[in-house]
Amino acid sequence: MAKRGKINQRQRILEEAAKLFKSKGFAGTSMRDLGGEVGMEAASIYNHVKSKDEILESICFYISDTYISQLAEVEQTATPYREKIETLIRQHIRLMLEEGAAVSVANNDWKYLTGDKLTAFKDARKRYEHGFAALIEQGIAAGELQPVNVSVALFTILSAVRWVELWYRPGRGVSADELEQNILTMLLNGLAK
Amino acid sequence: MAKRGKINQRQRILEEAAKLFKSKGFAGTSMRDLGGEVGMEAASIYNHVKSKDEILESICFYISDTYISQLAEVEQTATPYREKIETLIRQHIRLMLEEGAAVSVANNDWKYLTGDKLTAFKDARKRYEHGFAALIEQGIAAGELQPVNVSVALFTILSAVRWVELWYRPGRGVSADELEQNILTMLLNGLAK
DNA sequence: ACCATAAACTAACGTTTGTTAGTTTTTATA
DNA sequence: TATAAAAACTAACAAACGTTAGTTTATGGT
Repeated sequence: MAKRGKINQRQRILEEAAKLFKSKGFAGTSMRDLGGEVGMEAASIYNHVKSKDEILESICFYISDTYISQLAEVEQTATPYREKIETLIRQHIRLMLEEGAAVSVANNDWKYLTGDKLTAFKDARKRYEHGFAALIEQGIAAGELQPVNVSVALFTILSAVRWVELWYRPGRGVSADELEQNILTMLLNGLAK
Repeated sequence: MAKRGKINQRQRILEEAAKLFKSKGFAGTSMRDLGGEVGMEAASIYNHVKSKDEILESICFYISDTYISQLAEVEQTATPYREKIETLIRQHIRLMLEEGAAVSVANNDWKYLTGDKLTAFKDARKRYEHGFAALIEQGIAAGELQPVNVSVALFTILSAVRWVELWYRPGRGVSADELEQNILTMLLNGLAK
């Protein structure tokens, strides 16, 4: 019984799929494309994976699970709200740098999920957004944050960090730490002097 | 000769295509889907449009042309840099509200462009980004803006406004003016107190 | 060495894809 | 009302799609 090879190959398939989905989209990527990247025939992929849809599901829920558990952790920590939000922003940026392709898929290709999975993913996202929004709201109520519209603040933050993955290339001018620091400055202190 | 109907139908096709591309992606939308939405057979669409690719091109370049000319206008106006940037942000938000589907396509599906068109689109985008970045840089040099990393500032702004289109629904809590004002507050003054 | 299983292969399936050809209907004008 | 162009239609195409079936090769434990 050689089971160890199987999970490694499955992992490799998921990783290559994430890269392809990111650059060509889920619908624009064929199983033959994926096979070519992994180094096997399209049909052989089915030894490791149930379907093309299952690949997408694995990628999307891996990311949403990560976000949800990061949020839960921050919620339980006893720190000022401003610090909680700073931590969440940092975690977003880091996940983006570490799992860029998967995050991109979860952000852009989740719409190709179907049935229960689509519902579950949307629910997870809503749960995350509500939790994050609650922290901002409490931060404003506590006087730690500006009394800006909560939804606008939430989505400005989520949007601003989300695109790191699209344009940031490490080693080219800005280091990861500088990136974090600059984004935090922008979001927390603003561009104006 | 009935020429008036033709351009109207073409416009309708482009608009419905933008909506479909936004929700299902370019590769995930078939000409039969589009025909269904417009109210004709897929084959009939070709009386108004050269190909599926041409539809995508029309949408993408309509948006990029708009951005480019808005930037040119702002560059020529004699106002403080902070105000120029504020204007550009406002224009982004407004275009997003007026042409949400098309903007979404230009943001997400441009990667399905091919050959010259792909090159031209990327060039236009780069030109816009460079122009915007230059304004930020000059604003910092003039002491009107915080000395933040220019790329980070630029992409934080572009990202933050870009997603308005994904989550903002007019008439639901936040008005368009409030939206503009809140985003400007976030980006220029920051969330922290 | 043998055997069971995992994991690759080839070949093919039914469907859907973008697009073309040829034909009929609609429409505006003279 | 006759006519010509515009714009719809039906039918079909070759290619590409996700997936299945059946077969062969590789691998690890006894």
